[in-house]
Amino acid sequence: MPPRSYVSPARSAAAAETRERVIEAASRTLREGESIARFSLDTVAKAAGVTRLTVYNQFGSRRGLLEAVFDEIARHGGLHQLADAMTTADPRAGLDRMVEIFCGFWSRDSAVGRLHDAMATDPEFAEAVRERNERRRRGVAGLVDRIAARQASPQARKDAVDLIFALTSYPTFASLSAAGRSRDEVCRVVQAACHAALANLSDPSS
Amino acid sequence: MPPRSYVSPARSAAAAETRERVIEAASRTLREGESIARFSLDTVAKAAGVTRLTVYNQFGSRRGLLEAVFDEIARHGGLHQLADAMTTADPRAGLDRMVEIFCGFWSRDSAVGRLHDAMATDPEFAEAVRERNERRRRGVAGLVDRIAARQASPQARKDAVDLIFALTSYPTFASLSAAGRSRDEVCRVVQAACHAALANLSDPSS
DNA sequence: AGATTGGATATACATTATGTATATCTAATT
DNA sequence: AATTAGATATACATAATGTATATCCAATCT
Repeated sequence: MPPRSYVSPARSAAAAETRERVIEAASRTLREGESIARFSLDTVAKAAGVTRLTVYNQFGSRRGLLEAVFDEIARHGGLHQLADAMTTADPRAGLDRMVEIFCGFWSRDSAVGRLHDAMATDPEFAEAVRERNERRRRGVAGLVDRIAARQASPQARKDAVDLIFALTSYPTFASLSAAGRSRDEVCRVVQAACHAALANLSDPSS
Repeated sequence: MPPRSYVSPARSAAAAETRERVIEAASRTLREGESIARFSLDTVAKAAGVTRLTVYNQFGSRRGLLEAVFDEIARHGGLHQLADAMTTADPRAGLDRMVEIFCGFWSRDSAVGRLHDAMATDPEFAEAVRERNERRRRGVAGLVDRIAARQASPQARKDAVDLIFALTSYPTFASLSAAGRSRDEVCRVVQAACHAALANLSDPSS
């Protein structure tokens, strides 16, 4: 007797809905909690009105849930605008725009900060986030290449790319924010630092 | 019958020695472990050849142990050279020296990276580390003030201080290191970025 | 020398998390 | 009406932090 499996529109729709509800509850818990330490699947399940086992059914593990939350935030975080920034005629303007987009991304949902905290305790989750960040690095590299053309050594270009990558990272954003700046003020400071990094590119005086 | 308490040189010396041994075992465990997730008091106690309860006797809690390890690393990390850097005649040279000192500090013992990871799960430990970092911020502020004198607005100076503070932080060092740089190469990149931040100070063109 | 004390140990227990296993329930499909 | 997917209920294994209590031993005090 072969198992007669089937796909059910209603079932999978309902499952997708509970999935959404769990993700929503998880990001809310991350947002409202003081620390990632308090983030337990028990709390999330209760907040979502489901059982802890349902969370495991949907996401497999704590890590799976965190990745799903990260992807959900990324989906609604305005990162789709990056394509525009990358193809801007003036690559310097494109970089400014990129900084703006990422400042918006890091500040939009405070759960991203907690997700970065989760990287500390879960190496595989950290790796997953790092892979997603590589997109940013490639974006920076593309713009720097367009800006620098061949008027700078490969090493100088790599320095600029890695420095700008660090400047547009979440830790830098968090550090500048903690010093009492609004999103726009942080954006301005980071943009200026990126300009300086590009200036050093053509004039590596020191 | 009043309790006749006493102080014992031999006893406290032995206690101090076990304390040292536990701290050593803890930093070794942090250094060798892949992630802070694996760092348990059980492991440390075994590595030190004592009982887990002894760790609690000496440090009170996991957090207490982590703070003790951090302070121990700071003591042997070369930060005492900061006083020299601060009082260097040329404040720009002093800042270069400061960057050098911190690159040395962040790279000397890989346990510091794990300790920064621990900040994510223990808010009070994070606060303790942040307080210790404030010394770095004050150092930067002092040097920037000497460099800028009154040729720049307070806001521009604050921007420079906060940016240099972020540039000399552990996350920035780790990011640039992960891109495949030696300690000295990271140092060079960070120094150049700091120079640029100072240049923006007197010429806030963008 | 004998009583006492500080530090380490032994053992036990409470609590909280993650993750797995098994059986059951219910509503959607065949 | 039988079956199936997704959710639940219950139970269990494991590991970690932290607390409580009693004991042991060597260093001190009288």
